Amino acid sequence: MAEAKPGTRQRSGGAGTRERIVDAAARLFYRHGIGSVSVDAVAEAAGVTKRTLYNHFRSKDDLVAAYLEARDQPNLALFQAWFDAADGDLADRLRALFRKLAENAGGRSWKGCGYLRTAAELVATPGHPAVQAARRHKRNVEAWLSSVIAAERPKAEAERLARQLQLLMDGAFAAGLLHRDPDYMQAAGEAADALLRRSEGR
Amino acid sequence: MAEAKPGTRQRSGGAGTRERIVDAAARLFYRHGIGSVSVDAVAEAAGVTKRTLYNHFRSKDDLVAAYLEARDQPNLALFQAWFDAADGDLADRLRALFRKLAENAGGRSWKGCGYLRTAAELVATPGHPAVQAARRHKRNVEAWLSSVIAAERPKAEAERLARQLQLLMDGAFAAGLLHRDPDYMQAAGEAADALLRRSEGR
DNA sequence: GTCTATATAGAGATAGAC
DNA sequence: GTCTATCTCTATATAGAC
Repeated sequence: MAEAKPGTRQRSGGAGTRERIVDAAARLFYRHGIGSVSVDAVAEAAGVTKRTLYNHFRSKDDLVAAYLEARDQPNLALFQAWFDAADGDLADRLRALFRKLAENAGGRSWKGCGYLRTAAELVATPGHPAVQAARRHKRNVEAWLSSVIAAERPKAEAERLARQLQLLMDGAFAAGLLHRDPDYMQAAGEAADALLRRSEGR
Repeated sequence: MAEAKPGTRQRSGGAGTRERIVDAAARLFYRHGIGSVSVDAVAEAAGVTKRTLYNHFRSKDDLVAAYLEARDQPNLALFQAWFDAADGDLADRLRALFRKLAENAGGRSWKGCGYLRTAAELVATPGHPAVQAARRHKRNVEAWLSSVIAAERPKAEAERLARQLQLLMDGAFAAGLLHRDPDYMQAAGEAADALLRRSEGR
């Protein structure tokens, strides 16, 4: 599995066994980090035995990649929902996005960005499938930011601003985690606002 | 040492044994990450036995903290040297700092920011001495940035800009490492420039 | 597909001689 | 202070019964 050939069938005993495993992995890996969580712990949290887990995933590395891939679209959808629900002009709505991120960063279970943290932990293996999944996710976020900005600004400017906003976001993920302080995300929102409004006057 | 009590003496066999160990640890931990480097590997790279290493450091955790503490002042001095060597006004000189960082990020041995990466790896133990050392270093950098900006801007504005610039820097460390692309640091420099020059017009 | 039990390897840290 | 040898623990991954 994981890439079932046509003709192969996925006869999972419990429906959604794979999902349960990925969900448990996501919770534990995000909370404690990849290296600190054993496969045993994931299996126990998912309510399956280790042997079952290894029937669904070839290795822990595959499981880590599956965790990040599973979070890609939900994370993106959350950003979009926050943006869409906000009122005002483009800058106001992006400001709302950062405000939501800051609220999130204030929660007890917040531990920064799982993608950046995984990339940091796997620095010794840049080709790791989980690192590639992280790259894809960040590119998706940047492309989405670029698309919403491009609705009101020239394309080249939108791409530049999208990257700058993501740099602020990622910086706030990293610094906010280091200092355990959501004020960094707040400051990132202010900087994003300044960049957007300055750019307007050009 | 590291806070040797008065009266205590450190009769190290080879002069600078501790430094050799810390240097080897810094090289390996930065290159491969904390979890991927064993104490054996550090001892071998330093040319000492593991027993000698444990005579100088109580645990691997202590060694990691010593590595980050040892890099604090040299890193800061490097930033200052880059800034001091540049010509032009404040924005020009800060721009030069980002340009130097981008050059650095293009090198083969560049692996992002060791402080942020260590904090990401040690997310499960926020009170870890290495994490505290990382916080101190980042605060030192921000304070230094604030001081140079305050030479030409009001204090409150300088503090705000210093934090924004560091967010961009940290974001570029994280994204540049994930994508293995120094363009992110370049983009951070442009954003920093925009923030500084916008702020001027206020 | 799922279970119990285990192979195998590598880690951090220490014992005891010199 | 430094050495060799080793203890102990935990990890990933697998064997073989059902």
